[in-house]
Amino acid sequence: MSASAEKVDVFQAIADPTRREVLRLLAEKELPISAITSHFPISRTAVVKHLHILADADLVTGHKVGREKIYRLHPGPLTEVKQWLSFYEQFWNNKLSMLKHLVETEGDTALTVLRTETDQQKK
Amino acid sequence: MSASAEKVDVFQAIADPTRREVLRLLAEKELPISAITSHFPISRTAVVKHLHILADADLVTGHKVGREKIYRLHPGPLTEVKQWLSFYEQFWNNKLSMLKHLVETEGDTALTVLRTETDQQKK
DNA sequence: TTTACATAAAACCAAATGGTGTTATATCAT
DNA sequence: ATGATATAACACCATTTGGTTTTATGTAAA
Repeated sequence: MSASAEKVDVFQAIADPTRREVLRLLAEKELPISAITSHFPISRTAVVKHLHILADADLVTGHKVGREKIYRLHPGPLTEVKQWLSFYEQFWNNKLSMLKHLVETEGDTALTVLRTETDQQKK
Repeated sequence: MSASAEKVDVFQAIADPTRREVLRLLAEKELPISAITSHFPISRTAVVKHLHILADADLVTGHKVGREKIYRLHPGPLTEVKQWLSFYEQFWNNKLSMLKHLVETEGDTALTVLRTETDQQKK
């Protein structure tokens, strides 16, 4: 985990449920480590490690005020996830683009897929 | 990794770069395991493990055709990620909502944050 | 019916992950 | 100065992860 030059992948950073919960907390307002820790059943040391990972992914920033270290949400890197997701949106936005995609690439299975989707809707 | 009832979290499933690349490949067209493997420098066994994780997250489905097992993209669960992301979009869509958020929660730091953002833009 | 092909299943391994407890250092309040 | 508070820095640990190799099984083709 080390200092602050480790460069953690944002996808990896948000993979852990505890870290996602930390982000949600910091979305409400910035908080010192101890306040964050109080929301979890794990040790402060463990929370600090999660914070370091989030900081290495540039999803949070921390600044010291007196003896406290205050962490704040820095959501910028989440745009990378959004961009990644946007590529897959064509597959669920409507069945027409799904059909178009299938016809273009694997035409012979398009009907099978469409039938499956229809059955799921009926259920 | 086991059979098929393990229920893997979609955030965890997409955390691995290899698995994201598998999804991208399957977005083009469905493929048998051997064809997927040929795109990676790792063994077929390793690819199969990634496929099992993706299948446990319901992001791909596999069906046998003769002696081949064909995998197909099943992007539905990605909506969960999209939903999760939508909560954070308010923070980067425009500075006004960012400022609004800060004023509502931690008013005294809003100016500092805005100044930081402006500096980054200048660079 | 051999032979080759494609996948499946299992045993094993090193490194990363998520957690712990202990010890040290800086700051605030008395 | 003293004691309490908040974080930092380590050392350590069990489990998971991402990979390997080996062995077995089913299917296609000669």
